[in-house]
This record gives sequence, structure tokens and C-alpha cells, in this order.
Amino acid sequence: MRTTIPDEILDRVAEKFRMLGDPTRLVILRALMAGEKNVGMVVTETGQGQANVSKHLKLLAEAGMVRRRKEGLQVFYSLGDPLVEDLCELVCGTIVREAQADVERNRKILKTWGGRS
Amino acid sequence: MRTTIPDEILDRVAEKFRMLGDPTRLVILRALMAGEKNVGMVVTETGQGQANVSKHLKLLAEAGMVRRRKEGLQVFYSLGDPLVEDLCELVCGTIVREAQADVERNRKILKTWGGRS
DNA sequence: TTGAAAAATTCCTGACTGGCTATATAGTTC
DNA sequence: GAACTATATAGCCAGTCAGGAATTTTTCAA
Repeated sequence: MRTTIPDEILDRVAEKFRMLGDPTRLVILRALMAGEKNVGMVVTETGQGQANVSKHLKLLAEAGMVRRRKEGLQVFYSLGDPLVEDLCELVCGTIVREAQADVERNRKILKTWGGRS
Repeated sequence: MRTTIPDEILDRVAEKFRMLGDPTRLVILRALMAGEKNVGMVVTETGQGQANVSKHLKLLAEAGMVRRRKEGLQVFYSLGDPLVEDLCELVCGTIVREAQADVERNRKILKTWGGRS
């Protein structure tokens, strides 16, 4: 039996997912998956504006999905726990499976109805 | 080595997460975790308005996270694949760990600085 | 102290979205 | 067909949020 989501943490669960529900944030997190980076590096790597990156990193840090370390002028961010990677891997796997199912379905359709153009 | 998120599916990954990033949708999905239900049952179980539930279910179905089956007047929805449950379980586990860490931290603070009131 | 660099913050705007009410559609029963 | 039920849809409003430009804060170096 699987445990259900307790009411008390529903909002926090939603918050975590909401943080991952934005493509720009995913790109930022993907950049951090390769290792700790400062804001400037994330900016150049993602092509996003500095203000935007800073804002997103703040949100991610507040949600506890990213760690913050200050060193002189620069601030370094890194993934806090493997949760993010695990979640992304699961979802990516599902999407790949969906794509494969699509391909298979189309292959059958073509086999039955398709001819040479 | 972990595979990174391919650019081509970034938006779809974000969409899946975005679907889970709303407390109401989580409640709806939680209801479906117990098994297939028609819209009316989900409405009474979640306490949400009928129009809202219908809209959310439509979104979830479009995102491929919920299956739709029509039977006479009623429409039954069910979880399509175990992805949702897996994701929720992971996040819940993390939040519980965070809470435990908080408790532990506070315990130490009290042990050092706290006295009897 | 002045200047420069990195990051954060503020303000603004446009787009999106959750929830509501009312209405429409589809299917059943009489 | 008329009445009824279950679900879907349309329209509206308020709140939220991503992105950009400009400014501020923080820190280091000269």
C-alpha cells in the first residue's frame, strides 16, 4: 500500500513541482546538474537575463531545491539534494516512452494504410 | 553518468511538472490514486466546484497524466501510468526529511539555549 | 575614497490561470 | 419529444508570475 499525500504538506509538495514547472528554471537546474556554478556562468550558459536568473535562483533556493554559497563578489549555486535529478529522470523516461508509443502507433497505421508517395 | 534533459522535450517536462504544481490538482490526483472515479465522485471528495474539477481533469488528460473513459452519462477518470505516484512519493519523502532535519536542528538549539519556562 | 564588478532588488507590463456563475451539450428515462 | 442528470464549455475577474530595464547593494581593488 502506497502512502497518500498528507493534507498538511500538500502546498509544499505543489510548490516543489511548481518550481520545476517552468522551462527556464529547468534549464537553470540542468546547468547546475553539471556542478556548482556562479550566477554569471548560469547567465551565459542559459542565455537568460541576469535579473531573471537571479530571481529564479532565489525562488529555487527558497524552495530548498538549490544551495547558496557566497564567495567574495560571486555567489555560487548548486543542487541541494538528488531529488531534482531523480524527478527529471523519471519524467524524461515517461516522455520518451510516450514518444516511442507514438512512433509505434504511426508505424502500424502506415503499414496498413500507407503507400509510396 | 546521468543523462541530461534534451532541449526538445524541455517544454513537455515542464508541462508535466506544472500539472502537479497546483494543490487542487494534487487533491484530484490523490483521489484517483484510490482507483477510477467519475467526475461527480471527484467533486464530492475534493469539495471543489464541478466546473473546476472538469477543467482540471481535462488539463490532466491532455497532459497524458489521466485516462478518460466514458460510460453512458458518466465519465470515469483514472491514473494512466505510475509516474504520478512515483513523483509524489519522492517529493513527499524529501519534505518529510526536511521536516525531520528542522526538528533535529531545533532540538539542538533548545538543548543548548532553552530552559524551563 | 573612488571605481569596477557581481548579484540582488525594484518597477513595470503582458500573459496566463484558478475559481466562479451561467449556459451548453450529451445521454437517459418517461 | 420533454424532463432530468452528468459533464463540458464559455465568459469573467482577480491574483500570480515571467521577463526586461533600470537601479541598488555588496564586495573587492587601486
